[in-house]
Order: sequence, then C-alpha cells, then structure tokens
Amino acid sequence: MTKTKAGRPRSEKAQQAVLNATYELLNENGGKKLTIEAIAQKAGVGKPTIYRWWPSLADIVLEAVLSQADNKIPIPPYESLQTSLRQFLHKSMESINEGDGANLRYLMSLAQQDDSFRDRFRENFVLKRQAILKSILEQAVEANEISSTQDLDILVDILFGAMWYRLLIGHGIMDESFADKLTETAIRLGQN
Amino acid sequence: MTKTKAGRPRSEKAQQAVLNATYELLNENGGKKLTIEAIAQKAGVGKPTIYRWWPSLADIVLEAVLSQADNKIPIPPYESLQTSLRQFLHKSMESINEGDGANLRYLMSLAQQDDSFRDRFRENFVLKRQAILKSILEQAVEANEISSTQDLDILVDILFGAMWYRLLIGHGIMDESFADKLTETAIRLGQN
Amino acid sequence: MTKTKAGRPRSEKAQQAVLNATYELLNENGGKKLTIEAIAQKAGVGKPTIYRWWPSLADIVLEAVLSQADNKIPIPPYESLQTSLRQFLHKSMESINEGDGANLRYLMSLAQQDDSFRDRFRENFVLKRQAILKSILEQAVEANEISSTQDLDILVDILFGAMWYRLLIGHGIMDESFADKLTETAIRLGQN
Amino acid sequence: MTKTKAGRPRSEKAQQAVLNATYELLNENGGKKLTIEAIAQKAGVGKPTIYRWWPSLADIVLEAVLSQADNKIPIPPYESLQTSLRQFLHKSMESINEGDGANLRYLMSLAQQDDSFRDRFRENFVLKRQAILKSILEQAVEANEISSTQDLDILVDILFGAMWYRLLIGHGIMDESFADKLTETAIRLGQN
DNA sequence: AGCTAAGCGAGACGGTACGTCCAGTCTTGCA
DNA sequence: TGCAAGACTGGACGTACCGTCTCGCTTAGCT
Repeated sequence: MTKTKAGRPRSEKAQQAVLNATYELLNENGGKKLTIEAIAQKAGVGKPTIYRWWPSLADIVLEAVLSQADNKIPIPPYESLQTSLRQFLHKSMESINEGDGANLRYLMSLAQQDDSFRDRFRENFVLKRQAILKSILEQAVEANEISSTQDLDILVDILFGAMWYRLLIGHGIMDESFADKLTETAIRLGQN
Repeated sequence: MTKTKAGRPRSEKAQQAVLNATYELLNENGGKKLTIEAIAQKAGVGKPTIYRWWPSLADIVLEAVLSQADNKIPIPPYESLQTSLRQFLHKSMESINEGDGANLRYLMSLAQQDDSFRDRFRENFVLKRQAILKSILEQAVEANEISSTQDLDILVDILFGAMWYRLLIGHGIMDESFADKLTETAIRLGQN
Repeated sequence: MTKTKAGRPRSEKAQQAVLNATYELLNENGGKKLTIEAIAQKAGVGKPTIYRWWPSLADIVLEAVLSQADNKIPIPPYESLQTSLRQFLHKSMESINEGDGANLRYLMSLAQQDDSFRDRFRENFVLKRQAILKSILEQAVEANEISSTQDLDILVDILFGAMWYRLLIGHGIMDESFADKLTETAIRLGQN
Repeated sequence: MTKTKAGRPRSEKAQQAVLNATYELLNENGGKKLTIEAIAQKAGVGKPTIYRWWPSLADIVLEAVLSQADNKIPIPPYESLQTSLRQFLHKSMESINEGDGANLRYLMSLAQQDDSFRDRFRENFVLKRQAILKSILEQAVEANEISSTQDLDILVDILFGAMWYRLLIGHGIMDESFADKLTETAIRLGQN
C-alpha cells in the first residue's frame, strides 16, 4: 500500500530561519522587540510552524543561543589551575562583553517566569557549563593543586555565582582583572 | 512664599492597598497573574492612580517587597565572623525559603527587562544588602579576623553571587548547611 | 499571477455577529451603552477584529442600520405624485416611529463628530435616499404633475429637511398628517 | 434663625472665563479637543466650579454660543416678505459661513446624545429662532402677502429644515442663492 | 473689624473606554 | 499533508476624560 509520504516534508530551512531571526532580534534591542510575531515575520515563517516545534519563546531563544555559542569557549588541554582556569574565565568574560551577556541575562530572566523552561535551561545550558568548569577543577585536584577535601560544587557556585551576579546586577565590571581575582580566589581556596 | 501644595493630597490608603494587593498576587502564583489591571482591581483602585505613582509594574513590586521585608534581616551586634556572618546567612536562607525567594527571583527577572528599573533595583535594594554584609566583613577586618589585604568587594560578590546563583538556577538547595559552607569559605579566604 | 489571497479568510460569522450586537445595543438605550468594548463582548469577538474591518464606531452603526433597513422602504411603481409621494413619506414616518428614528438621530450625531464619516454617511446613506425621492419627483415631472422649471434639489432638501428637522429637534410629531402636509406642499410648489 | 447666606459669592469672572475658553476651543478644531478638562485648564478654573454651574458640557457650549451670537441676527423692521425674509436668510447663511455653522452642528450633535439637554436646546435656542422667523411670516400674513390659510408652522419647518439639512449633511452649499431659492419657495407657498 | 462659611484653584480619586500589541489557535490554499 | 499566510478570540497594556472628592487659600457679608 502507500508507503510513500504524501504532503510537503518539513523544512529545515524554516527552522534555521527562525533561529537566525531570533538571534538577530535578540541582539537588536536587548530583547525588547523579541516577540513570536516578530520572529515569524522576520523569518518568513508562519506562527503555527513555530508553535509546532518549540514550546515557548524562551526555548527558541535558548536554542538560538546554544547553536551560536556552542563552540565559543573551547576546553583547552589542562596545564595548571592558574593557566587553565584563568583562560576559561577570560574567555567567559570576553564572550559576555562581546554581546552574549545580553543573551544570558535574557535567558535567566525567562527562566524565572516559566518553571518548566527553567528546568530545561538548567539541564541543557547551565549544568553543561558547570561540567566544563568542574572538569578543570577535577584535573586540578588530580594535579594536587586543589586539596581533595575541597567541596568542588561550592567552588563552582562561587565562581559562576560571582560572574552571574555581576552580570545580572551590573554593579561591577566584567573584565580580565575580575577574572584574575576569581582565579586567585579559587587557588587560595584550593590550598588548604 | 507659598510652599504648600494645592490639590487633594495623595491617598496613603490607596498606596497601601496597591502594595498589599501586589504582595498578595505575587505570592499567589509566583507572579503569573501579576498584572497592573489585577492589582488595580484587587486594591479597589483606578489604573491611573497606579500609573501616577509608579513608573512600572517592577517598581510596585520592588516597593511592595521592600515595605514587607525591610526589617526581616536585622543587623546584629558584631561578635565574630563565624557567628555574625553565619547568622546573617542563616537569616537570608530562612527568608528565601519562607517565600521571599520567589519575590527576589521575580524582581531579578524584571530587572533584566528594563534597564532603568535595573538601576533602581540595584541602588535601592541590592546595594543596601551588600552594605550590610560589607559592614560585617569590615568589622571582621577590624577584629583581625580577615586580612586587611583581602578585597572585600570580591568577597561580597562571592557570597551573594553564590546565593543568587542557586536561587535563580535552582540546582542546589538553600539551607543552613549551604550557609555554613559559605561562612567557612569566607573565613578561609580571610585568612590570607 | 497569483491573485488568490493566502491566509484565513474573513469570517462572515464574526462580521454578522458584530452588526447584530450593534443593532441590539443601539436599540437598548438609544446608544448610551454603545461602545466598541460592549459590541465586542456581546458579539463574542475580539476588539482587534472590529478595528480590522471598520474605521470607527460610526461606520459599524451605519452598516448595521443599512443592513437592517435596506428593504424597509420599497420603491413602488409610480402612480401619481399625490399617491406615490404620500406613500413614500408615510413609510418614512412609519419607519422612524418604529425605532429607526433613534438610529437616524444617532448616525446624524456621529456624522457631526467625524468629517470623514460624515462623507461616508452622505454618500452611502443620505444620497441614496435622496435618489429615491428624486426619482419619484422626476416621474412627476414626466407626468406633467410638476413643472419642469421647478428645482427638484430644493424640493428634496425641503422635504427631507423638514423631516430631519422635526426628528432631530423633537418639536413636532412625525405622523401621517405631517406627511400629508409635506405632500401637499410639494404638489403646490410643483404647480407653477 | 440664620437665614442669611454667609460665605463668598459666586465669581462672575470665573463664569465668563469658562464661556470664553469654551468658545475658543470650539472654534479651534471643531470641538475635537473640547473637553471639560481642557476648558478648566484653559479658563484657569477648577473642575468643580464648572460642575457647580452647568449640568453638562453641552449646556456650557449652548450658553457660550448664545452669549456670543445673541445679537448677530437682528430683527429688522418689516418691509415685505421678499425683502425681510430674504435678509433674514442671508444673515443666517452669513453667520453660518463665518463659523457659527460648526457650533450649530456641534450643538445639534450633543442634543442627540442627551435628551434633557435636547429639551433645553429646543426651548432656549431653536424655538427662539423659530419665533423670529414666524414673526416675519405673521407680518406677511397681516400684509396679505401670505394667505391666512397657510400653515405657518410647516413653513417654518421647511425653511429651517432645509437649512439645517444642508448644514448637517454638507451635500449643498449655504450661500445667498440658496437663501434666495428658499425665499422664493416661501413666497410661492404663501400665494394660494 | 473680625469671624466664618461658601466659593475658589488645584489636583488626586475610582472608573470606563479607548485603540494597540501580542499570545496562542484555527482555517485556508499552495506546493 | 506540511507549510505561509493571516484572521480569529482574548487579555493586558498605557492614556484620556469622566464626575466626585478633598485640600488650603481667598473673600464677602453678618455680627
């Protein structure tokens, strides 16, 4: 019988157009004009198409940011805590200052408005970043640069926490010197 | 020199009704139904009255939270870093777990959507909390419990950052043991 | 050459619901409660749908009245000025007394508040009524019941003018005897 | 038994300021910006002062128009129907074209929205104008220029009706030739 | 001449409706 | 039969006025 698929197949093009449009709108006015209608219009896509694939605006933004940012902060081969952590934090600051800061703030904001998105944001974004940082710290433990009695989770919360805090509140700059101070803090906490 | 202002004076009753209604709605569904229309209806107040006195929904929420929370975390007389900081962090955790956590998350979310509100949020809320924490740390420096070479601002960012981070992401619990770990961290960083 | 229009077509059901709701509200309190919000609610229709299709409340009312009244005053075959004009004026009085009077007053009122609507009201409503009356008078000219030197436009202004004047001011009744007097006036002016 | 009235008497200045402000606003954009708030502001008067003296916006407008227009169309000594009626109608057209037309249209519009104002408008404005016209016609009857069997009320409705009709609908000009045609019409109807 | 109460301006109040924007769903015809 | 287009219901937005109220100041007229 009919095994051929009738109808028009899904358009990958449309999907990509949505993500591109979202990313552009996001970086235009800090998300002020970022609505599903605007995305649909800019992408040349029908609204139902968007609703078919994503559960919410937040998820589109998350995917758009992920698809753009996935390979921005590469994990370098471990050298030393001082070198590797410093480099990781420098890259993070750099990315934030180049525009990703606004995206991160936007995602964090959306996560507070929708619990189920908050879960996806955590699992698909935040925890993956934590894993990278943690792997650096674990290698530092192996290299005896961090005491094995140190609670690495607290260390992760401290490092990412301080960065997010400054990013979200905007009371302090996000520059290399800040990255250096956090690196130093981690080293001092590791020694014990 | 007429310094008296003509016209009917501002109704404190209406103002208080707005703040109360806001606080209730905020704690009902985590801010899902928190709209200016809903506040106006619940408070028995006209919408223009609200717009006359507050520039945005965010500012109403901020004032509502401030008016409720102003005296929740008292500043105790300084005893020791271990005691005073620990107590401050315990109180903070407690307040968050008693419902203020949702409010804080809501405010932080709003702050990411409106730059001018972000400024007010920072000045009127965040920096005041930072000042409390910092005064504890400064007393610790005076008591030689923290080295005078330590950068207190970084310490503040670390402590508040870690708390906000967990609160916003929801990947870790906010309990006394977390507060204790942060206290211990501060002490270790203070001992240069 | 695609001339077909994409997208969901206009809903005739919604359009009709709006007109019906408008007509009902119009006849409920003489237009006192006739607001776009009330129409939308009564018709079960969103406000944007109304604004998409009508430029103003006045135009909705005009269309509602037109759709209800289009066939109320039929043009009878011409017999004589005495008979045909009298019948036309009798029907007009009747329609006014049956409730259309309020609608006409409402429309005339709206026309004074919005010049562009006044134009549409004139073109789509008033001039069409004038044409009917004028065609009767023209047949009377052909039948030598009205002198060909008589200015028919003035006659039309006199007949409709007197009716509208009494309707709007309310200083005299709108009954058959009034219609008869106007008929007689027309006949006397025609003889010359 | 204090029956005397103490207290400050009414300010005639405020009353006049209201009427002047109303008249100016009325002639600025055809009544588009004519609101009680605007009047109060322009007149430098408190809103309650306005509400204390006038039952509605319409009544303010009526009084403003009356106070400005009372002596615009003087009643000349009767000469002949041809002369006196013609002059009266010419003056009416002139006044309408000089700006009073907009005021009349505005008043008529308001009269359709408020039945009790419609009564006052009729009694204090329309009927007084009718009385002037009627007195001319009555003098014509006395002078045997109009047959005593002619119904003068119908004649009044015809003359004022035709003018109001053209004014309100805007389908014909209001000039001297129109006035002349109406004069001629009256003369012909008078001859019987 | 002083007292006092009503009138005054100003403007905040609870409301209603406005016209707009966007959400999320539904209904077409094209491909 | 999946898609773009776009119309649909619905809800909140921020604004403009409404008519009422509450102030402190001003002022006329009685005591």
